Amino acid sequence: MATIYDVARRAKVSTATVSKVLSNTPYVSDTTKERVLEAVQELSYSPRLAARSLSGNRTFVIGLAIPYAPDYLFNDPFLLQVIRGVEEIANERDYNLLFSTALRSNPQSAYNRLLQHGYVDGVITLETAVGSEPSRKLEASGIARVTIGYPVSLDAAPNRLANAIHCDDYRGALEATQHLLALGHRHIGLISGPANFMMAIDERLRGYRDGLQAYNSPFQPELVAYGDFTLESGYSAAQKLLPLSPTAIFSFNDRMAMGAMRYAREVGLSVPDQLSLVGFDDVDLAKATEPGLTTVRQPAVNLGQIAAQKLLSLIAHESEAFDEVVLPVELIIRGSTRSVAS
Amino acid sequence: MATIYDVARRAKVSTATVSKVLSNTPYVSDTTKERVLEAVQELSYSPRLAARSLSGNRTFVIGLAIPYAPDYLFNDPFLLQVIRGVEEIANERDYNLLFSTALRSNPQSAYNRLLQHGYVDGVITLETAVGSEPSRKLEASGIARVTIGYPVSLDAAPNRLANAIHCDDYRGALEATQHLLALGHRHIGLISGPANFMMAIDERLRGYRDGLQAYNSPFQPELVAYGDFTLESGYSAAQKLLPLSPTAIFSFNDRMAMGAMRYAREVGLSVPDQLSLVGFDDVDLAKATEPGLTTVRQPAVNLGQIAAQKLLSLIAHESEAFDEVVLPVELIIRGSTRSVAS
DNA sequence: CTGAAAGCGCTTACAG
DNA sequence: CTGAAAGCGCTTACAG
Repeated sequence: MATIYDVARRAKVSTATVSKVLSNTPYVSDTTKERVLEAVQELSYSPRLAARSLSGNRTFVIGLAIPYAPDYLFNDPFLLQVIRGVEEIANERDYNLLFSTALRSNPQSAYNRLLQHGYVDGVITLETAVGSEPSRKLEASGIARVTIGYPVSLDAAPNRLANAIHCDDYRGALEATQHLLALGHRHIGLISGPANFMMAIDERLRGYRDGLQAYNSPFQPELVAYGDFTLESGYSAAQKLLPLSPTAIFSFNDRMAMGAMRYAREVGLSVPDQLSLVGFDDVDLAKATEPGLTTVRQPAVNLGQIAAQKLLSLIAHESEAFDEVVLPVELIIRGSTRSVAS
Repeated sequence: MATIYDVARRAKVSTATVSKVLSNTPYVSDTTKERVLEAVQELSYSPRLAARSLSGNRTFVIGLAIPYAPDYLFNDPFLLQVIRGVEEIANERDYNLLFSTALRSNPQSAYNRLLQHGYVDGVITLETAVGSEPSRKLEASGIARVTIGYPVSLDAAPNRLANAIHCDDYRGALEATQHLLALGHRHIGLISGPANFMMAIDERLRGYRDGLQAYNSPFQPELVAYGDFTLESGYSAAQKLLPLSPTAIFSFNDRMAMGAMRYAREVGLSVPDQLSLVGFDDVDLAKATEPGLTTVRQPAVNLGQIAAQKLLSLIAHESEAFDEVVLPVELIIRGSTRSVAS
């Protein structure tokens, strides 16, 4: 593989000049520029990024730190669409994505491995469990960072800007709940995500409660079941909830809603005639079930795209740090909800 | 961030010694080793990979070159499970994955971008379209490489070993076809992938034809429709095939089979009573449809794992280049197939 | 067993 | 506008 020396020799200039031409520095005469570019062509030269990186320049790599184990990640359609958005932007801008998932036993390992490399221009992180502080090291490293999730207050740096991007979980849950209430439902079961896991879950819970309150409908803790976002956990949650005879169930993601739908069907409950069902995310399959799933659409791809765009402009110093960006959600009404049987 | 000089100073040794300790070279006295390790701890030092890379050592990064655009990739459950397998192994061995997808207009871009970096210990590629030679540059670079797919004969290096890993597509298609034939079906529609796209498709076609032949059932070209592996294309293919009154359809992946199932249902054909359906892959959802989908299971995760393992041992010079590894497939019989209505 | 020195391939002040 | 030289942080013969 050709090096910058080969190019310099061929173009009869110094390596410094080659470097300048390649980085588009002004003040290089057109004729030498031309000669250099020609040599670059002929040798099909491209600079080794490791060398660039070492001498303090960009690496054209952004890290993606994912505090989940691969088997979890690759079965979560929502997260995958977020990552797709990131990859789309990276791809367009000729950046590569350095992927770092976590060991099952240690969510933080995703961050640590990435940092060790010291080889990325910036990092996109997914928010980790409430209360943990994965980014302390990251913060200390001073590397550009954007989080997909909610701002976390860091003891170490209470005033720093979080660069956080997330959807309007509160409003999504509020609207979903009010949709059911407007249909006359008063016994609304809830399938939540793990307690104390992520801010998004807390926000959705808040939306659910505020929705009930707006209709003067009491919050009933026994109507809340906790899943882990898998279809199976939605199935189990439905097993717990249905004996309490809710007329509707609101689930914090679509997969769990589908699990609940399956269980309902197995015990002979018709959706939506005897049970209304609302999900969250609007994954691809939500419109493929029978009936289609009413759900709160999150702009997943867009979330990833915006995170990547923000990160790239932070890296390029084209924009300033920010605290948070909130993306709107949208209630998508399909066949799985209907007014309560009278 | 601490450098090797900081560590050397603190441990009162040379940087050479630090380097040796860190790379586990023998012939370092236990006491200095201990002192160095201590300093490493105290400074929480980790070597910058860019520097390592430059001085000719490992980068602990493997490249994953995917000749598809992100929107395609992230909607293909089979490919995602393959990648999951790769990531699992990488993760375990403390390797990172450098992701490179293609621009829509140019599948090769995935390879080129990766190569430019010159920053990976090895590359895993997905087989590209039959006839194209994406790996010429890669081959020239001499970098370790494993392909998920079939060996492609390279004009440039006709005798090189391909390091290719794939499933036994021929046998899978053969068994699927014979399963239908054994159930009495004689009009078996086929939903293929794009023609001249990948060896796997050719092999499955061969399996289908040989299956028919074994039952003295003629191959009828008009019963073959071509899709692009999306559910929608399976739906369209069924639109074309059903007017020809096949009693069964064999689809080259599960998503297209599900599309066909949807169309069949829309036109009032019951599966499996009036139409038997067989897929390929056994994605997660194949068991979730109603009825469950009979399909040819490919060990997707395993495919990725083995590719990663092979690559890592090639990198470590623990094993030799190979031509191909073929993984067995398994016919999974569920509710979507039944003997032909008499 | 340990260390001085060269080298990996770039970029960036700095001088001209 | 151009180039000589130092430096980025490591590793690896080589000498001791």
